[in-house]
Amino acid sequence: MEKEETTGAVRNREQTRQKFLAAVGEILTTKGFAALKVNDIAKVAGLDKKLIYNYFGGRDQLIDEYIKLKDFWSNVKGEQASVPINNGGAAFVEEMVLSQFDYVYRDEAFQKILLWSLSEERGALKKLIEAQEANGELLLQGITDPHFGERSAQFRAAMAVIISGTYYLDLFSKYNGTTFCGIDVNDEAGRAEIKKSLSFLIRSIYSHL
Amino acid sequence: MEKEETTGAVRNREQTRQKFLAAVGEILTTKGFAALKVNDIAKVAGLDKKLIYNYFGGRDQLIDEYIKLKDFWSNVKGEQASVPINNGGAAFVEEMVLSQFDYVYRDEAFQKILLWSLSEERGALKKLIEAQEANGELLLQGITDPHFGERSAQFRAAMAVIISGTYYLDLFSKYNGTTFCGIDVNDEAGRAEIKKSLSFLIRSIYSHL
DNA sequence: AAAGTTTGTCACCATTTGGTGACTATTTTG
DNA sequence: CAAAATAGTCACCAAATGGTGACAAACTTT
Repeated sequence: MEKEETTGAVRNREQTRQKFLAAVGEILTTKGFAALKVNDIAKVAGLDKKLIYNYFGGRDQLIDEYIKLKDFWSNVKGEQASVPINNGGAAFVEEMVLSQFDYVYRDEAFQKILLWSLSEERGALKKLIEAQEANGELLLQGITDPHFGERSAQFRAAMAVIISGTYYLDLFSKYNGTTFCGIDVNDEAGRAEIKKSLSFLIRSIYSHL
Repeated sequence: MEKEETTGAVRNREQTRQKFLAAVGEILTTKGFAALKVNDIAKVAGLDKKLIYNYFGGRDQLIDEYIKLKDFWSNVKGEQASVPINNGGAAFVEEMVLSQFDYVYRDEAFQKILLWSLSEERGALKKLIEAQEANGELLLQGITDPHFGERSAQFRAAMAVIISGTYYLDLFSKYNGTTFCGIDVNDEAGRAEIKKSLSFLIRSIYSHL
């Protein structure tokens, strides 16, 4: 009955589960969430689709487990603070936004998740976003709210616009667009221009809000 | 051979074409572009799918024709300038961005098109976006570039961030999220906060860039 | 090694989807 | 009105898709 956990056997439940989860990740990054069909997932995993039903209950549960498993924001949030947090976190916020802009530009999986979350309702995505919100609250409540006091909602709203903007521009750059307001989002010079503007906007908030 | 154009006949090519185009619009707004299947389009149009092939050549050409047909930006751009254009268009730009933020929030079709353009490559969407870019160039080259001179690229990049931000927040509000940076994007108070920030950011650009 | 349990394979089914050929009905033209 | 052209219907096909029951293979336990 009870099976050895760390067996290198050919037939291994846990290993098989991982293969399916990996297949979901691969398809998601290469083709997007719309391409997550049972048959294809099984094909990519090199296993029989029946096992998806045996082990996860179905396609949806498998996908939900994948989403829960991956800590999508872990790489993007840049909590490692290479800059001292003072002055209401001005330099820190600036650095975080700039690095997010480039990080999201490069990470296909993250883009697909962002896009997915804009495209359809799904419990697992909702939870993911809530978790990230909760995480952001730490920074906001701990550092920026005290600094901006009664204007903290103003600060938050401005940050919402700026961060959203970086997300959108990164997504925009992938398929049908490359220039936005005449700025080439896929060009190093254009991206540098955007980064300069991000810095300017954030500094403006800190100095003039 | 040649048929009367304005006939009220039961069997009418042009009328039937319009029904299909309307069906595409309805499905797009209610279910999104992924739900645009030939069978469903025909069902909604109340006609036989064979006619889609006869009249348009296929699903894709029908969809492309729909996209070309609708002037998606016509309502959003707000070119009607209810504010005098002076001071580099400061007041005009501010009003335009604020009204876009609300307009996109309400227009399901526009949201779906935006989302679609972020989701997959498609010639018709690319053209649509190019057309809108060309349109924006008029404002940029005619009014803001002269005002900002050598800093015009900076201005454009900042506007790209701000406009993108409004788009993203509007899309974000629909399915899995409602608060971004702690601001409720579906709440009047939250949206007011965002508008205040949009105004602040644009004014900052005009006064401090 | 036999029995029991878990893991995996395979053939099969139902539904959905995109697509078409052959036909009928209507309208237009001579 | 008859012939020709156009509009529309319908049955049908092939491929893709989601899902499952019956069985075989491997592993564990006794």
